[in-house]
Amino acid sequence: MAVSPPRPKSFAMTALRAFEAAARLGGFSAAATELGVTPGAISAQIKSLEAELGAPLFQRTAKGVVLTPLGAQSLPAFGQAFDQLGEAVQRMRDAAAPRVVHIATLPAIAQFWLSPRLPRLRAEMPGTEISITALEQPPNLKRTSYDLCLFFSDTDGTVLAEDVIFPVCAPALAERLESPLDLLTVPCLYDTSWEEDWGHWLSQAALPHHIAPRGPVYSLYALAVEEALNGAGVLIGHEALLAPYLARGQLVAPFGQKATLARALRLWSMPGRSAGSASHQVFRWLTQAGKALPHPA
Amino acid sequence: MAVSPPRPKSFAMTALRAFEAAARLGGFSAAATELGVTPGAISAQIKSLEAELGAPLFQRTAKGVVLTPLGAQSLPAFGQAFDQLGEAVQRMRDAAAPRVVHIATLPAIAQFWLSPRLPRLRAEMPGTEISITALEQPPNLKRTSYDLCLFFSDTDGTVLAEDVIFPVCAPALAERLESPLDLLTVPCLYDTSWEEDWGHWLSQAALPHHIAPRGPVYSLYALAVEEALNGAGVLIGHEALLAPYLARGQLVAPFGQKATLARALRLWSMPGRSAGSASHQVFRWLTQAGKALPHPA
DNA sequence: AATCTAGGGTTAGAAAAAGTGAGTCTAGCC
DNA sequence: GGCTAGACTCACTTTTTCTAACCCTAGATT
Repeated sequence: MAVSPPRPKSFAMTALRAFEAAARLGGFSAAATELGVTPGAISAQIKSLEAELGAPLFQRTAKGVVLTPLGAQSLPAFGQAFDQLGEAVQRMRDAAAPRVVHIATLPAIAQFWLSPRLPRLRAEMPGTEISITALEQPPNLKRTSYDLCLFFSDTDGTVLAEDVIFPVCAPALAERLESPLDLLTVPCLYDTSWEEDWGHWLSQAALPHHIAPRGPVYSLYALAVEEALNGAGVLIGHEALLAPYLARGQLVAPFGQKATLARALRLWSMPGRSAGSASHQVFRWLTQAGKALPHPA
Repeated sequence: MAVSPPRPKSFAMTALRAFEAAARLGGFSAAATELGVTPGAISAQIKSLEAELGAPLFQRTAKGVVLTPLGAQSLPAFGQAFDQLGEAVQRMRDAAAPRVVHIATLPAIAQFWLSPRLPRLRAEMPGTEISITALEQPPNLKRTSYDLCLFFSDTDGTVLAEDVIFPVCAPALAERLESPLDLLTVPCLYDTSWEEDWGHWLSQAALPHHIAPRGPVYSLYALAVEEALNGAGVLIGHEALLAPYLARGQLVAPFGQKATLARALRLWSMPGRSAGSASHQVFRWLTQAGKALPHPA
């Protein structure tokens, strides 16, 4: 009989993923970020899905999207299905390469907190390969292939260090600073993704908010630190990240006031990993030995 | 900090689907058939998956593939995940278009069994839209978007009719046929996908197998029927499909012997549909009223 | 009210992925 | 010893997906 198959493609996976992400996160932009594409791509995928389905899944408003009853009713099943798929992938990866641990973290944390501790970690866990990926946002562990997440967060995971912030600068520059009001006379460096830090510190130090220091912006914390070391200005420093510099005296805190933020440096993994797995071992090491400085001053 | 995202694509869906299908069906060719692509495509997908994973999932032999322990251990989780995904899609489709019923069936069944019954079905179920897709093989209902499957099968589903086969031909030609041995003197038509039918009938009619009629091959049963109606030869007929022609005398059975095959015309749906759904209603109609001929002779 | 901003939508064109098709290879089978 | 089934390779084509740069709308801001 041989009828040429009219492409019985059951359904476009990509479109389903886009729908699930958009529905779960409540917006196309958020979904685009999670999936690492542009919002336009999400929009197109969902449009094609709706066309195939013959019914809308989202109600578009100028200020975001809202799930239609159809969409809302479909979401949970897709969430579960993709969770299960992600878990299956994780398990497969784990079985294929049981001694490899993938850590996702902020670039700044990778460079200033993780990197100094890695030699000891590697020495104490020979045979385990540690791979580090720098990301701006904590990935969804259920959906991506990372074993551990190390980020500043309010809620998730185990606290490795509080986020204590205060201005820091090169010792030479510190001599010119007596009171926080002197901040108006020097450049105040800050990082784009931590723009609020100056505000937080001023608030907690009970200082007039209008000091609102302005200065060079850096898109990478490491660059800002480099500039601060060069004496180019005052940086809002995170104690957990800059402790070695402070211990060695390369950076100093010109003022006494320190602010502790609600968020903290936290480490988390996908629940349900076997206790003996390499990722679990790394988790334990980081939460215990990792808290200490690699080279106490 | 802004690190350009290094494509955090968690995993290629297509590759996972290919793996699951190949593992479940035990071969790349079978998987290719199910997914409607060529074996080469499956091979490439699985190769990329193995590369990403750093470990082989199949052990290739010249005579097919065998799952490695890693592959075998991963399969069940993927099977479940894809089942769940397929189910979610089904439910979504159902919610979006509750009055549409998709039936998958053989081209021959569609034309000779279903088509004559459709007018009455449509009349008795106004508001329900019936869509029919002709396929060579019964699709996996969990993975594709059909509501009902209507095929010849040994096991699945509810029997609508036995598969009774026997030679048929135009009345004029029948006059020249007295015994099955006369079959050697006329063209014997058959359909590629039912090549064994002549053999089955000869066996069950206790006739020497060597009569083994050879004749024109058709890739579509409808063409063979057309030719038989024109008196071009003897066709091995399926009673369930050709009943109207036999009733009207357009085709006759020149010999008495009939063979009943193990397989039967069966209808099945994905378990777990709500009893009131349109697909369930169609199922009931076909298994009850549908058994009767549309126009009893 | 005018402007700003966040979130979506649209489009053409570019890039990447997936698939095809023809030809090879190997091991078991008649 | 040829035949066949199943898998592989590689150059090429087709399809899908993505991006980039635009516009549009409604609430918030000034």
